Amino acid sequence: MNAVEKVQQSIKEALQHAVLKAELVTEEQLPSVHLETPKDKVNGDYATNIAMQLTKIAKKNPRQIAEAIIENLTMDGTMMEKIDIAGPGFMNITVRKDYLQDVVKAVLSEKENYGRTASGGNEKIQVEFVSANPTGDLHLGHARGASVGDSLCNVLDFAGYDVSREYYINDAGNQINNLAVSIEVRYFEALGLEKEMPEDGYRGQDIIQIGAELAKEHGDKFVHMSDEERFQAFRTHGLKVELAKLQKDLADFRVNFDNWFSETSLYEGGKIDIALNKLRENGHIFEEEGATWLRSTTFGDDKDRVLIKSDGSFTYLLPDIAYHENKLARGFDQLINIWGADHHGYIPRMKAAFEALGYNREKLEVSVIQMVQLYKDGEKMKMSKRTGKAVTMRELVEEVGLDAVRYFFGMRSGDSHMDFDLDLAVSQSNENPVYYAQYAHARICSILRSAETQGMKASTASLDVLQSEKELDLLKKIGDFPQVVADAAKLRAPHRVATYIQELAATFHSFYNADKVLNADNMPLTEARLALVTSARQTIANALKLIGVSAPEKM
RNA sequence: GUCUCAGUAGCUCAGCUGGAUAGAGCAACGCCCUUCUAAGGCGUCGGUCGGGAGUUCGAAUCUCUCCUGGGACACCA
Repeated sequence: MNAVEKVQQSIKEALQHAVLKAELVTEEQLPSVHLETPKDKVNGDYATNIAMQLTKIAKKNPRQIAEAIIENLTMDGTMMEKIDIAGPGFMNITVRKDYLQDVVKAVLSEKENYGRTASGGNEKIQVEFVSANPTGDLHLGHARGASVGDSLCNVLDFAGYDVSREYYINDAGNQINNLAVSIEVRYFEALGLEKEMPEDGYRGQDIIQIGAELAKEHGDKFVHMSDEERFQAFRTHGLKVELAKLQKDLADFRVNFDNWFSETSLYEGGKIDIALNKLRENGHIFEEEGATWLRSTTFGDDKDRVLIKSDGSFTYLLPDIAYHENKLARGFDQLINIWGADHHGYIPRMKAAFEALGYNREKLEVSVIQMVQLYKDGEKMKMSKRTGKAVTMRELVEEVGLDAVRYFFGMRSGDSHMDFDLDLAVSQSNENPVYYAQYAHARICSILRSAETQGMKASTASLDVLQSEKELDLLKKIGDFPQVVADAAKLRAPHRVATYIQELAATFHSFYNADKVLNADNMPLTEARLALVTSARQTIANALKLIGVSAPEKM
């Protein structure tokens, strides 16, 4: 338990004791005490609405309740300094500031692990994200999904969950056949031969490149093969190339997966039959018009779904069900899928299938990432994957810079539609929010370099000299970090970390302008402040890392 | 048409597990560099939280309804 938690815990317990001692409610009726940080500092360090919560049970007005609580409150043994009643019945609590010194010590000793907590209880949780078909370049939407998914995993890990990151490779369906055919067309074209691109062919630049490379390397070797042989060769080759590219692009995007799960492996391992049999045993399968159906309407889906088509092939859904069955078989307590908004309608049937397999649907969480709309020169950029005109993730990173892209996506909640202003992201100016946080980090590094040349060193020997308003604000903000991470993990809202970064940087910048760190005439203060800014630097770096943004030492 | 996500300051968005006068960044305007990085700070301006009704001591937050926008509604994946 960190310094901040200890303080909060002691306050909560003291308040609960007081409530019981005042005989307002019985022990069973006692609600959990909720502490919040008032927006305005004049209202103290913490506020609680416990008195208002108790109005219904205690049948008294909130101010009377608050008075009764305070009469029975023992502040000894807590960090409470002052408590008073405000407004409709809030109780504002001011705490002694010396606990904040422990924050600095904690950061300095925990270093890159500052902010880690055990709040997740080591729950085994799997996050599946991106999972784009290996048939073309990753585009803007995937970049958002990758950013949010990766940040979420980082946050979960920091908050004490046992996280596994997984990418599901759809390497078995029709789209791979289309890939093979599309490559074939481009290959023929590269050799100067005509071949018509099918309606649903892939028209991306990457496919043209693959065709050209094949022609360059192998000449017309494939032209003379049988159609089937050529098709299989291109299918295998295309998959290999596309997959390698996906892996490289994501690694370059600072996104790494623990497991790349192949759809084909489900077929090979007989896992599809396992799932199908389970559904059948549970009585949720029926045959109609030559097809095999899942009666998903039993579990709230709009209509029943085909699993095996009348031609004997599987729909996308069946292997996907088998995949999820397999995930649980691997022992995860909780599954999180991050899907694009275009798959939104798919959720009810997947959840229905989940229940049909006999699992609690709550075990599967689906986070939907809304669409990204790219703006340039104030205008919407139109894109289409089919025509190959989509802006790829790689192009975006090249143009905007990796940090800015990660920051832009990381700072926004995934369930909100998003306008990505290219000009703003590209701009190397204070208009770009990514620099604000990075600048705070670089500034501190600059102070530390300067301190070193002057032979000054951080010390925790006299932290009690940190008493100014800005110093205390900064200490408090740094102390909030572990709780911010824990909340972000619990709410699956990694963007909260980005919001926090912005606040922390602002608090630092404000401090920086008010209090000079290096002062040869006051070494105890200088040493304490060096310890303070070192803690701030570490916290900013840790937080930035969670959202995949670098913390530069110079800018 | 059905389902779903959203609608908060001029712009982009936080806040949504109900709490005090609704926040940030950018834009606009005014100050602050002989001092550790001015990509910074301080201040001003700016909001019927899409409209309406309801629940509540209390609603941006919960419920209903309407309006507007995105997305999804295959024996495609």
